[in-house]
Amino acid sequence: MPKLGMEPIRREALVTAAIAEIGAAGSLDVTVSAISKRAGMSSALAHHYFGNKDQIFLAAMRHILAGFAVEVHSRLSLANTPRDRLKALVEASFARSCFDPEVISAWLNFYVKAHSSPDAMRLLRVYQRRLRSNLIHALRPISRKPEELADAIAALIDGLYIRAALGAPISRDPAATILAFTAPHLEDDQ
Amino acid sequence: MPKLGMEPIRREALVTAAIAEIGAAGSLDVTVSAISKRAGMSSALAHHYFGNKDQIFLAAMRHILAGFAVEVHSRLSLANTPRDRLKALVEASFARSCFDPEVISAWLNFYVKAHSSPDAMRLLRVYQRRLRSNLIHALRPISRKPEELADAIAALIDGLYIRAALGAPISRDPAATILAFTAPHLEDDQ
Amino acid sequence: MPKLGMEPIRREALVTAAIAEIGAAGSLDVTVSAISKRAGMSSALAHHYFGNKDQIFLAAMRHILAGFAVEVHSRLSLANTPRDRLKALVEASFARSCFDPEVISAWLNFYVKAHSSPDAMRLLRVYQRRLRSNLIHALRPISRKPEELADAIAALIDGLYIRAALGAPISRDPAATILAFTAPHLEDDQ
Amino acid sequence: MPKLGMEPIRREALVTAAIAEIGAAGSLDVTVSAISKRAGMSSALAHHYFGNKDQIFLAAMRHILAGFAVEVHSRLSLANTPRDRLKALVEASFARSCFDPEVISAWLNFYVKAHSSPDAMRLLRVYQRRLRSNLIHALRPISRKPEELADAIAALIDGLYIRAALGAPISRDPAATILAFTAPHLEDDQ
DNA sequence: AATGAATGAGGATTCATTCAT
DNA sequence: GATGAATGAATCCTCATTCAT
Repeated sequence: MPKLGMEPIRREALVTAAIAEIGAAGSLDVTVSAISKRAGMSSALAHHYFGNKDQIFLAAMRHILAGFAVEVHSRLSLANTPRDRLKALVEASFARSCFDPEVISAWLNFYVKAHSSPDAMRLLRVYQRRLRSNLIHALRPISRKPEELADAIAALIDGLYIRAALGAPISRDPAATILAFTAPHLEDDQ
Repeated sequence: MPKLGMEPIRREALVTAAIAEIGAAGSLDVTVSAISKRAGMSSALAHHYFGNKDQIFLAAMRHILAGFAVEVHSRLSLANTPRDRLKALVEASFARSCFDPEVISAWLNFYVKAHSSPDAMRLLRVYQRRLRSNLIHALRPISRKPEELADAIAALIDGLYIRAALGAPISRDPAATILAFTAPHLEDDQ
Repeated sequence: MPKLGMEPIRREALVTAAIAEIGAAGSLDVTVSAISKRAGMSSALAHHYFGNKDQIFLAAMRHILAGFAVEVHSRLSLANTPRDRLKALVEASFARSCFDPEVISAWLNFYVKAHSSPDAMRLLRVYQRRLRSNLIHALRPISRKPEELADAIAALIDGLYIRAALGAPISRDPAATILAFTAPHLEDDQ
Repeated sequence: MPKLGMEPIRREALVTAAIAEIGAAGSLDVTVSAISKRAGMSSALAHHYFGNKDQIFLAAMRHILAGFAVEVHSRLSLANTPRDRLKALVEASFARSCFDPEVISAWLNFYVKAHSSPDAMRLLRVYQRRLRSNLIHALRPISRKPEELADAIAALIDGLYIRAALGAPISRDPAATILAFTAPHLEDDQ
């Protein structure tokens, strides 16, 4: 067995396991033991590396946020027009990786967790601010009220997310819904 | 004094207390004892009336749903045109009673709870179906794709709800946002 | 099984059990479970009544202090001269009840506990102040430096206590030792 | 650099750290990790050198006892009369080094620890016997009951120690208190 | 109808200790 | 010699739930 540099490996394993466990339970009512077991270690080790349960959750949330950021930037880097940028942002929000039931469940739960945990809230705000500023940046050339439109789109994203998470029957692809719904509010860019 | 007819009073008190407690905690991590104490009775009595904790939560959810239904129907009964009906539905979703921080927080939590509780899910579906059919009914005369539009509007409602629950700074009245956003998708009714 | 007024009975049982357990272990490293088991109840009930482990310890300390106060006052009430009062105080400190190995062990441990627990310290100060003022009151008519003498006697009491607790071979009755040792410092009272 | 001869250095560091840690905590509830960290090494190494936690404590106790022995003998070697020897013994007990709050706290804790640990008890007995025989030796020429007087003085030392450890307000120098208190019991030596 | 009494089960967290390198 | 890695065992505490009265 290896002896050095285990920390990042263990942390990664725990974060992954935490997300999986949350996904499986559908809630944050998950024990450190269950997470640790799934990650192949004792719960004592989990505490050794993360200090406490909340830190595991926060790390998991950061992990998901980072995954989302990757989706966003990889798509954004290919977009040249404001419309493309908007499309990139919306589609990133419904990318496979974000739409993975496991992730969507964790995401949803963190959302609520933010309501009672300042740390979680802080992370959530980061996501919200980033999405908002990305949206506004994309919308500015093609909308007269980019802020308001951005807020509506962000709300639409969140709303469709939840519906997906809760398995509501969806008439069509969420991204398409958003884009179609947004279209009339856009002007021509030049 | 006769103790007859205490049951509905006790149940009501517990349901109200549960919502308050959830609102205060910002999560469903609320003890039956705390709820009972707030409702002015022993936890044993709470169990006597509800059987178990989940049933208290479900009753609370039903209570909120019922409150919402009242908002909807009282407004709907005053609406004569499709546009008015749409407005009524949207505004009901952000009525004072639904927008009460306490209620909005409980609502959000129940939402997520549905992900792990079939009973909660069942209740949620009722709400979703009812809202959807109300929206479609209102939209049919003024939209060519009433289903899709209804889904978008419902998602917008949920999304704005969440943002409100999480205390996101809101640029303007959510109902107005939705209506403005929806307007371009409506045709003239005749 | 009875159903009402259990609280004082349970508390008493727990306090007694705690003292016994501490006595048996010779230290405060005693589990709530062990105490509860000895007291014939679940640890959950112990927590229900005391809130936490420290409160059990404090209650036990209070119990011992109260027992000591009884020893003191019963003897004091029979004493008529300053010398008798002094004798009463010293003998109370080495009364059977205080000298019970179980009690002496608990006492000793609380002593040390006071060093790290403000609450325990507070209790200890009460005992110290009370003993000191009793001694000074008794000594004033028969000593020119009652405070200093009181402090010395108090120290002697504590020191002999510890030696007894630690099973040091004792040449004679501690109370007699103290009185003999103190005698030359006393003047005649009139 | 050769790592030879590290053992005594490490042990010394651990013992010192243990005393400091116990002093800071005011109790023996100190973790091996904390001690090791303070001593600048891993807890694994601490175990390597000492086997287990108790051995660290015992070594610390031995260290303190040795320090005390040094105080005693350095003073004793300068004393020529019985009275001087007595003074030397008493003053050694309240020497700077023994009166250091850190040491006094550790000392007190070890004292009580002896009640539940045979090994600690053994060490304590050594100290007690040594002190007793030293006192008796000093007192024999100037007291008719050297044993009894020695016991009283030893008890006084312990008692004043405890009071100091517990931060009781001390009216005057403990050594002076003891000597003044003892004086009337001494005869002239010839 | 109502409650104090009571508990079993579980969960987070800590820590001394061991081991492979 | 030295340490990061790892864990089993314990402990405090919480809480939903049951029961006798």
